Amino acid sequence: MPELPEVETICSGIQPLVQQKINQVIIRQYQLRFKVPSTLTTKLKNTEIKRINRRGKYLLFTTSKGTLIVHLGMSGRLRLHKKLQLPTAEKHDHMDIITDQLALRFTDPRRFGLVLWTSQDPLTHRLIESLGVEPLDQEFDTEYLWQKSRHKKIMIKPFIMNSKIVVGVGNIYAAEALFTAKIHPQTITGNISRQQCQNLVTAIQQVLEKAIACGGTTLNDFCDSQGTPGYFKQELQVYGRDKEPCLSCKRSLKKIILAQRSTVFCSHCQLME
DNA sequence: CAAGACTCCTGTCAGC
DNA sequence: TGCTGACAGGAGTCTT
Repeated sequence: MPELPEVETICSGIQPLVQQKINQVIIRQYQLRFKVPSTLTTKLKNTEIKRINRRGKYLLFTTSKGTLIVHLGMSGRLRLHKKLQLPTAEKHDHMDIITDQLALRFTDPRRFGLVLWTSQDPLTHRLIESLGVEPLDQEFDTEYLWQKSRHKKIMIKPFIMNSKIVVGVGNIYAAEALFTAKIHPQTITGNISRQQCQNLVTAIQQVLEKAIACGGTTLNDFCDSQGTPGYFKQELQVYGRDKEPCLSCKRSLKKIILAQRSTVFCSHCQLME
């Protein structure tokens, strides 16, 4: 499941498409998170990709006519192939974007991803404009989190997963960061101390940077035909380790459900205040 | 307005 | 072995 580090990695990996002209677009499945615009093929054809960048977990492909917005959702993948080596499309290969020499294939079994088009500045698109700060930007600091957290009555874990506050902190990294910062996931956000804000900011950045350094690999990386587990998986302290010993105190980790998300933590090391 | 529930979808895996 | 059902999860949208 692509989290921010993986999207970042993908974004770097597909840069060879920049300055390439799109010759052909094939859409096989329009029913994604939102319906793929029926005019997309026409819009993209014969345009040059000027820039590919990331905002949160959204990938933005800027062309001369507008911007293609792609989100990978849960199970989405983007693979870059040499045009002549593009494999025959399989069941969940929903879109191909083909240039002179390259082919970008979007695959998404669970179809939580999205492919949209905007002719406006993409940063003003309704899905993008309301996004919070980038976790690795300077803007995301103790003061920011402190201000945003005041008077909030929700629990800290769903709070840091809220993309209107800070983007890119998914379920895995939220659990990991809270463990690192020694904060109980059920702590009421408004009760978090300034020191805890600082610890949490540091922990989030540390966890994300480490994951990026691992190539953004997370779980079940089925890119790897060997079935080798993702590199970062070995770094996980709590996520997916329900009932296993805490790596710090050896006590058994607990799992609870918060905001419909499984949450593993150490009730001894992670305190409410 | 804020908080929480619901929803989309399919692969995987536990249990019978 | 095969079937059934639970589960996982990003994030927009609906409900309270």
